[in-house]
Amino acid sequence: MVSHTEENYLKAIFKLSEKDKISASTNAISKEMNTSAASVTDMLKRLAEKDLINYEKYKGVTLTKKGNTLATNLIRCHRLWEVFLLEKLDFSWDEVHDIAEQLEHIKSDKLTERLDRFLEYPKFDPHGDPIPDAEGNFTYRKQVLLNDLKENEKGIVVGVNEHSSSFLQYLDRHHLNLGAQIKVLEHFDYDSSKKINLNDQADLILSSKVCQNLFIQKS
Amino acid sequence: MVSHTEENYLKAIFKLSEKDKISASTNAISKEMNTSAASVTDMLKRLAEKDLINYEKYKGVTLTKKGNTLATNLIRCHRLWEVFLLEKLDFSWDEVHDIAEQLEHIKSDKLTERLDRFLEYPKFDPHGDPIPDAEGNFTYRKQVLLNDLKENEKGIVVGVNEHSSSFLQYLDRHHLNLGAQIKVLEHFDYDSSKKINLNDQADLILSSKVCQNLFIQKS
DNA sequence: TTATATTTTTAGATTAATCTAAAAATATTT
DNA sequence: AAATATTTTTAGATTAATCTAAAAATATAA
Repeated sequence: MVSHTEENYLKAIFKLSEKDKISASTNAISKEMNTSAASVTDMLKRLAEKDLINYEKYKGVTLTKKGNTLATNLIRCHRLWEVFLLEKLDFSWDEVHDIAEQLEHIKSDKLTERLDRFLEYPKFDPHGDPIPDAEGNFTYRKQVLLNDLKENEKGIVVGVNEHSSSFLQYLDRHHLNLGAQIKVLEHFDYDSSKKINLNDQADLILSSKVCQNLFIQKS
Repeated sequence: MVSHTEENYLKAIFKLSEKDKISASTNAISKEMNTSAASVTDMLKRLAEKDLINYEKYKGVTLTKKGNTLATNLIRCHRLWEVFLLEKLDFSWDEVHDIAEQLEHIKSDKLTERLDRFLEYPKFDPHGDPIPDAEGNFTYRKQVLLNDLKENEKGIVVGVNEHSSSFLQYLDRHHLNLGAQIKVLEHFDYDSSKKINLNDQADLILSSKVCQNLFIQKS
């Protein structure tokens, strides 16, 4: 039996390993989880005891096969619930995360499978993040940051690199939804902002920060 | 903030008060919750501290207005999720309880409201139990136990008085679903069993135990 | 390569939720 | 009404998850 809290640690470790492609440090986990480093050390011992992580004092941790499977399943649940909340219950993409954070802990494999079927096996969540299948396989996709598009290149918005409500609300305000068509008209070296055209309609100037957080599939 | 566990105690107290129309005793709660009486006493102190129950040593407890509102909302969530699981995810009525038991604790009023709307404001759950609205009002309905029907009386199955999987599976096996039409053909004093006709088709003999656990709306 | 800074772990407490065993209060029965 | 039985509470522990402060290990820099 894996507790709610243990699951959250596994997710945090997964997230950190994914980003850094290397073992997660105690401090990094404590930052990710908003807990003290001492609490993390305690938890790492427990997770190692349960064979969910590989842990050596002072060396950082990696997930075991078992831990990785659990973490992947949590991400699967989380993202499926996000799709449900957005598509079926009409929540907006900046509201779904917090509720999915609770729903992901519901323990029932059958529920996950049925939900997946009900949603017709979505491959990506409302933020464009891939949803692993029941075997834990993620769908990958060629995507670049808007930042990496040169003048006159075109593409489709397929995901976000930052998930904060304020960023998502900013995007909504400017109709920068998933699926939006973007053409880079001009790049300004001065502040690294870009003038773009959106959906063959209005032109728009986007800051460097925005361009660094939008994933684009070139077209 | 009310914990998961505290919520379960509130539900148990609600259930007991509903049944007995009187204050719930420590022992009754411990039985309902499968915990020791000592644990219950501890918890009662905490719930009283939070103004969720009225508690006097050795006297049993009742819910306060606040406690009652919380308990009613939990029941609302539980029953709405049961409807969702059955109607949208094709679970059977003997499977929905355990999963709803987890889902009911998800904290989001907006989620409950949206779910209610998505399900088109159902008034009863898959077992025929009433679903309170957002204000906590239950829909009542005239119903009697099949046991109370006399020979030649007719009615519709509208609910169950026992929620065990084995009973629900038994009913499935005999097509005794909600909405089934029943006519009492004959009552046997010997063992209090009844011969009935189901949906104007097959005749069936039901034991006293079954007759005591089926709610019927006379027609 | 020694001194300094940072990270990680240990030690010792705290809180929620639970337990068993014993004591106290209430209820029942003769 | 006294004796017995039952229920409830208290006392004292335990476990998971957390904390702060101090000690130990590792990393960085002069």
